[in-house]
Order: sequence, then structure tokens, then C-alpha cells
Amino acid sequence: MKEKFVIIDGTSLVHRAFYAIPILTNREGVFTNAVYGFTNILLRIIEQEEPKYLAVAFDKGRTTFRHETFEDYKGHRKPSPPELKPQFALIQRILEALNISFFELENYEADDIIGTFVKVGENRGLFNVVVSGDKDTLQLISENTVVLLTRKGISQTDFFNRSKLKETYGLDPSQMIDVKGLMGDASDNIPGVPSVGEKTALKLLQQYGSLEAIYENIEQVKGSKLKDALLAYKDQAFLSKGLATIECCVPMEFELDDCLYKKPNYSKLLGILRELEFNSLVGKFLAEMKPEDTGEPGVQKVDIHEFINRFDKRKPVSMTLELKSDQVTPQLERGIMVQEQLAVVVNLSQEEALINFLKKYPDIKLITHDFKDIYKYFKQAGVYLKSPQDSLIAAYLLNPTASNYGIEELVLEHLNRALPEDQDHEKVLIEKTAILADLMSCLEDKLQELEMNKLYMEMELPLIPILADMEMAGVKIDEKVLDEMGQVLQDKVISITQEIYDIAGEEFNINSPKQLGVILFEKLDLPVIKKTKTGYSTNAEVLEQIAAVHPIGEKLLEYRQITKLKGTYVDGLKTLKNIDTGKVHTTFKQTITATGRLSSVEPNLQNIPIRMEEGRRLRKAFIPSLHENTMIAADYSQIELRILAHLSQDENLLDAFAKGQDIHTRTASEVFGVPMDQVTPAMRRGAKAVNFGIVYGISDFGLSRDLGIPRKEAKQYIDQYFIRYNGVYQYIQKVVEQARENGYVSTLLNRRRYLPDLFSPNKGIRSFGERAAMNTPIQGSAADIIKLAMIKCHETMAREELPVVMLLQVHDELIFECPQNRLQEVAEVIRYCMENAFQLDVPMAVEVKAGPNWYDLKRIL
DNA sequence: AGAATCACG
DNA sequence: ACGTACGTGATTCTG
Repeated sequence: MKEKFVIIDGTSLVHRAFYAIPILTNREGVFTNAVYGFTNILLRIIEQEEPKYLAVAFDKGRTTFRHETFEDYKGHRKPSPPELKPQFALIQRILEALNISFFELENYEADDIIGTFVKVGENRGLFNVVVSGDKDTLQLISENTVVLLTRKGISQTDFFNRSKLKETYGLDPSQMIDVKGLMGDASDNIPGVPSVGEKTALKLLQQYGSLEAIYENIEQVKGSKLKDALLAYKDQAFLSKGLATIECCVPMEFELDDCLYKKPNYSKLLGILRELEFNSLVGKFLAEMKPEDTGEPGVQKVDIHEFINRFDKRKPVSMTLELKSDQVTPQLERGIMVQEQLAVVVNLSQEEALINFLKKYPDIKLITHDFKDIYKYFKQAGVYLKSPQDSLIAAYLLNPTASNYGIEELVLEHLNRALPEDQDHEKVLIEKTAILADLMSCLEDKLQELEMNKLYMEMELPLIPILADMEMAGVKIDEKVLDEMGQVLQDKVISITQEIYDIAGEEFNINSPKQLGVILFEKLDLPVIKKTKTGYSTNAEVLEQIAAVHPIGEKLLEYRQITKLKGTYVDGLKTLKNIDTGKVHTTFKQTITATGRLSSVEPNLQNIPIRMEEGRRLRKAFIPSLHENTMIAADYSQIELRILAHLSQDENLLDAFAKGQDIHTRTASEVFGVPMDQVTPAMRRGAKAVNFGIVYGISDFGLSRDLGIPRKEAKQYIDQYFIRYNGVYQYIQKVVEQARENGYVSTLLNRRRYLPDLFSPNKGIRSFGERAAMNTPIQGSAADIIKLAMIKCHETMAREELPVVMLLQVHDELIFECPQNRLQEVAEVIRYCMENAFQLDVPMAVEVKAGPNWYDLKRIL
């Protein structure tokens, strides 16, 4: 078996890939479709052919013509789309990382380099495999050279050797250039003989053998038109043949050994693949990597006692815990601690030693990845940990829109290094824990550089135990309230279901938008108002319009409302209520949102109904955990518009807040040009929608939809708003402009969000990025401020030893419970902390309410 | 797994 | 002439 030399036509494969793969960009807006397609076909060929030697050739420079003779056709090669040039650069980086040699030579085409390699390969007795999308390369076929031709697209290749070529075209390899000479090649700007296509060219050559022979026997050629064409374009035919001939001795220094196929440089490769977001390829290479490829120094595994004896209490300890998660009492499955070369694995049987160790050294500097769980575990065991570092939080701050904050991914991204793959789960855990120290110091450096250290150290880190305490505290649920509501709702569901079936004249699954669509728009023949990707839209907006013309609309709206309440809230809350505590213990996620807000899951307590009275009553089920306690809800009034006033320094907006005016009434007065005392409720409603729109990154379409007014009118509102609040207009322009310059936007406390969408070629996506650029500084700054308020509340309450528990955060409000007899005192502290969390150029107003449950709340401050 | 829908700020 | 409000999570249906 001869050794294989695989020679790849990089240029033609990249072009094929570009057209075959749908547009693809990474989150920085870089086009990657050709890179992706090319890399995939390259890897597939390597896998399939197992080459000993491998080389990739590219065109370079003005390569339109091999021989600069053809005056009439001195045109240009079809220009590459502008997106393709950067992709070539990326591909060359990938090839470098793969340790694959690639070649390009000024003024030569890839074909010529390939021809030269084939010749070298033949001389050395190798078996050559040429891979190309270009039929020109078929001329290189010989006993020891075959060609793999990509078919339409790139997903498949056709194999050509001598006999396959004969079978397909009835010709020998050397005759392929004669074919080109006759028929030409538009994509290569080879003219050929006009009116001669593939069929005619093949027929002529099968008959006569070569271009020369055809002209020697030109009188015998059948068809006078064909004969005339051949004679008229004789010179052009021979020139075309010359153009199609691949040169086999380009002047290039080249050692075959340079092309030896080697293993990739994994860390470099994974770095690039990560950057391009080729996650499936990242996975593929992670899987094939061997531990020795990373050069990771080993750590020494010792038992917990030896660890305690040998560790240095001044130096940080990395820790990861595997916990069976229960919000209140997490169970330890395995714990790992690493300090420099020292590692320990703790299982359940040594739990006590672990806890005692941290009891003894509670101030030890911990490096963690998700400290909240660790804090909760030790708190439950009676140990209050301090001074942590948290690589999860740090990584989130560096890029809040990442999809994955796993240790492996972060190590790849930030350290440009891959963790070893290992079957042994424990080894992997030790490796992951060991690398946290390196990862953390890298993340800290980056935070420092972006001036985000304060945000990290003084806001997000101190927030972790506060969130943990809230989760562990939980909110007491009065199940009787839920049961009663559940029963009422259940009865209603049954009767409404029946009514809907009666109107529809048949039974169907009302929960299925698809089936519902058929009933509404086909059976009942109601007007189709809106369509979704998959069919008819049946959302509330549509149903409301149907309700105006048909009784089924009203019923469906009611059905939706009731089943939502029953399913998501009544039943959902009941299943998530903890049997031991009688409470629901939500989990606050600190690393989910793009803007810096928290999110709440299992259950989500940030979306308990309030807007509709029927749903709002659910809040009666949320009660204080002790009889003597009362619920407190403190919310910021108009925090986002106040932040807008601060950020934009708009005189009108600043003035409105300085005077303590109702902001929507003031806006109505400005937009509709009437005095404040003549603003009607309808005007105020319109102004409120405009204010919302401003915060969201306004469009006339959105506003018109929200208010149910013509788009033109909505546009007038917006124009008028921007005339009256010109500072806001200037600010929004500036934010978007700077976002485009920097690629990111920032909040008051320097939280950052990158916005690659701003650079999308897709206009829709781009406008989306622009609206996000407008909204994020506002929403994100509000998130900053309430987080500061939480810290300030927590600190003050601890210092003053107030008997109050923080239960929930709902974006602009905080929920607490405290003994009824301390209510006034506690409420004052809450309001003070919230109003003074951060100094804006407008006053901050906080409303405090209290009551026996989350529903019956009365204003007390 | 993704789409559709709807609950919240 | 497009397609659009910003940020989330839970449930249900469907391919």
C-alpha cells in the first residue's frame, strides 16, 4: 500500500462552502459560513483518507489568467463576496492550529500548486488524492493520482480515477484540457468556442482525440454551423486549452516533510473554534484529546487530615462541591479542595471533618465557581463562609450574554487551554477545581482592565450570601388559599371548556394553538388577523379582535386566563412548596440576564400575577412565616425614567422629577401641549405608553400597536416627545453611536453588555441591537441600584440587629417580613437604604407598603 | 428542542 | 418595503 498524499484545493472548496452553507455569523458578527463548511469537509476528508502527507493550496494575487495573453477576455475572476476575504484569514488560522501546511504563491492559482505537488508525489512514489470543486483538476489523474470532486454543495464528493473518467466522459485525463479549450469555463473566464457546450465538446473529442486532431480533420466535422464556429474561433480554442492546462512546476521551495500530517495544536485550535462558536467541533476535539496533550501538571491527592496539616492558611483554596440540591438542606455527594499541588476529595463519610475544617478557618480565602451553593451548604451546617472569589460571577460580568459558564468552556476561552478528557469523573473534578485559581486570576485581571473590579468585589460578590439567605428563608404559603382558588378555577375550566365545545360544535384540544386555529379560522371562518411562523396566530391580541365579532373570543380569553392561573400558579406553586418548611424557596439566578437583572426559577416568584384582579388574588397565599409578622413591600417609583433623567441630563425630565410631578401627566402635558391640570386620562395613558416606549427603544409601530392607534399618530407622539425632551433624544443618539464605536454599552456602575447585533448585515437584527443599546443602560442601571440597595439593607439590618428578613426581589421592589411591632422602624430603614443606595441627579422615591399577606398591602410610607 | 403563549418588571 | 417595542420563566403542544 502506497503512502497517501492528500492535496486540497483550498480556494475552490472555500467558494463551494460559501455558497453551500447558509449565512452564519458568530456573536461578533463575523461571517463564518465558509470557514465552517471548509473545516468540516477538511476534517471529513482527513478522517476518510487518513493521509500521510497533507497540503492545502490557495490562489494568490491576480490569478485571472495563467498566461497573460488573452486581450479580449482580460476581465476579472468573478469577484469574491466581501465576506469571503476575512474567512480565508480565519481558515488559515485554523490550518495553522491543525498543523496543516498551506501554500500560496504570488500570481499562481491553487491548481498550479496542486499540479506541482502531484508531480512531486508521483516522483516519490506516493498515491495522490486531489480534492477540489474544480473539474480542471481532472487532467491530473493518472495511475497514482485520483481526484475527489465536490458535488453540488460540499456534503458529498465524487471519486474519479482513470476508469471512472473514461466511464463518465469517455476520455483520458489528458483530454480534459481539450474539453475546456472547446467549451470554455465562464467562472474561470476561459472563453472556449462560442456555442460549443459540454455535449458537443465531448462528442468531438471522443471522435477525434484532441483539439489538434479536430482541426486536422476539420472538413469531416458534421454540421456547417459547428464547423464555422470552430474555424472562426480556432485561435481562441487553442488559447483556451493553454489556459486550462495546469502548470506542474511552479517555482516554489517546498519539502515533502513540511506536509507530514501531524496532530493539531489542541489549545490553539479550541481557542479559534470557540471564538467562531463552532461548538460541535469544539466537542469533537475535546473528545479526541488525550490528557498528555495539555501538559497539565499533576496534583497530589491526599486525605483530608493531611490536607489540613499541610495547607497554607494564608493562601487561597479552590473548592467545588457536588451537592444533591435541595434549597433548604443540600446533601453533600463529593467535595474537592485544591491548594497549589495539594488536592483532597471529601465524600459524605468525611463530611464532619470538612465542616470542622471550615469552622476552624472560616476566613480562609476560597476560590469557587458558584459560591451560592457552597455558602448554603455550609450555612446549613452552621458555618458562615466569608471572602470568596467566584469565577462564575466574574465570567458573567465579563460577558453577560454568554450561553455557557462551565469551567471547561471558561478555561478554553480565557486561558486558551483545554482540560483533559478523562473517563474518571473524580479526576476531572480535581482538574476543574485545580484550574480555578488560574482561571480566577485571569478573570480578575480582565475585570481590572475593564474597571469592573468594584462591580465584582463590592456588588456581585456581597450579593451572593444575601440571595442565598433569601432562598433559604423562603416565603410561607397558605395552602388553603391555593386549594380554594384551585377549586373555583377548576369548576370554571370545566364549564368554559364545555361552552367552547358547544360553540365550536365539536370537542378539541383548546390548548393546542394548531387545533384552535383550525376551529377558528377554518370551521368558524373567522378573519385571520395575524400569522405565526407555523400557522395562525391565536394570541390574546387576536382573540380580543375575534371577541368583537364572535362570542367564542371572550370564552377563549377567559379559558386561557383561568388555565394559566390554575396550571402555572395554583398547581405550580403547590408542587414546589417544601413539605418541611411549608414555604416556596425560589432560586435566584445571578448570571442569566443580559442586563444585570436577577432571575427567579422554581418557582419564578418574579412573575406572580398582579395586573388582573383574578390573578392578583393569588398573592393572598403568600404570607409571613410567623404569626406575629407582617409582609412589607418596598418599590422604587419610576426608577427607570429617573435613571433616564440622570443619564440624559434632559432639563425637562430633571425638572419633572425635581418637582415631584406625576411623570406621565407631565409627559402628556409636554406631548399634547396642554397644561398639567388639563391632561385627560386618555392623554396620560398615551404618555405612559410613550414613556415605556422610550425606555424600550421606541418605534412608531410598537407604540401604535400598544395604544391601538394609527402608526402615523404614534409617530407624531414620538416626534413631539423628542422635541420636548431633546436631551433624551440627544442621549439616545449618543448611546447608539458609542455602542457602535465600542461594541458594547455600560451601566451606571460600569456593567457591560456587548452588542454584536449592531453589526449584523440583517437590518432587523441590527435594529434589535440598537434598541438593546438604548434599553440596557437604563434597565441595567436600575438593576445595579437595587442590588446596591439590597446590600445596604442587609448591612444596616445586621448592624442594627433588626428582626427583618428579606424574602424577594422583583426588579424594582423588595419584599420583607418583620414583626408587626417593629414595622415602622424597619420600614424607615428600608426606605432610607433604597433611596440612598446610589446618588442620582434626581431624587429617588420609594413607596413602602405592609399587610398580612402579599395581596392586602397598605401604604405606610 | 423549539414554538407559541402569557405571567411579571 | 421591510419587521420592531426591553428583560425574564413556565407550561403545553408538536415534529
